[in-house]
Amino acid sequence: MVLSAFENSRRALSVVDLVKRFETEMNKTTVYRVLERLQDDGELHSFTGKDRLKWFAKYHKPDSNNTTMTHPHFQCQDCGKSKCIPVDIAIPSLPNHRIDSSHLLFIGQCDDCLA
Amino acid sequence: MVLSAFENSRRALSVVDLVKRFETEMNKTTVYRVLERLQDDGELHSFTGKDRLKWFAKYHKPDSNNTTMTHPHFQCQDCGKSKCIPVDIAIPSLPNHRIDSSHLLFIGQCDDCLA
DNA sequence: TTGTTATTGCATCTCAGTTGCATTACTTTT
DNA sequence: AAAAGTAATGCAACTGAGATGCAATAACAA
Repeated sequence: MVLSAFENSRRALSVVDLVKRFETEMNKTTVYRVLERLQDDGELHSFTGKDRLKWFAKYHKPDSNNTTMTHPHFQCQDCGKSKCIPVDIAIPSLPNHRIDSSHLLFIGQCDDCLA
Repeated sequence: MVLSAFENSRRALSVVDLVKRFETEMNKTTVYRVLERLQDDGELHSFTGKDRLKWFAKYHKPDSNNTTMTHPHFQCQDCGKSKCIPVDIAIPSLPNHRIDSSHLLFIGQCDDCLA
């Protein structure tokens, strides 16, 4: 039910949004816990938006030639909407460091707001 | 004074850390406001850590052939320390979108924790 | 000195996210 | 079917980062 809010798209939803969307049907805490469960099950993945809010989106399996563990996300500075960017980002090399994952957020204007 | 906590390095400090470090000398609110001012003056820049905390570091002017507006940061998953990565990341192309800036965080193990 | 503006302190608020605990729903076992 | 165990939900309260309003002090200018 919560899952169906994500449709099949690359569209991401903030937790705050989801809590509000389901406030008549279910408790805030439940929404948080369902999201966590769906993430553990590999149905969803989460990331942090520009406003430091938690966002969720459908999990997409990475390409085999995947270079970043986490794909980048885009967030519109005007409408606030966010989505996945189906692209790989090369991991920068940092001497004597090991990089395991990444949080990559690109900010700008989305198609709707540019139109 | 707050500024001097950053030395001249690429080392970043979380606001929470700075508030604690200066709690005898100055008020929490003042720390927040000084940091904001230093950011406006171009002395510091800020980003979001993996734990969704606000971090600050010295501002480094970008190269002329700069491709990302914001350089990436690294955060150690073990000790939590964070630093700037002096590297440019190519901006991915997203059809019909305009990308202005980015929040790029790579997570892994730092030199100290690997040693 | 007096008037003006910038800086700090303190208290309070906001709000996302978490936790503890009781309650309900759902399974499994006898 | 009843009892026992496990998972899912609701509710209230808590936590902690960050923001805000306002009064008090400091710095500066006329």
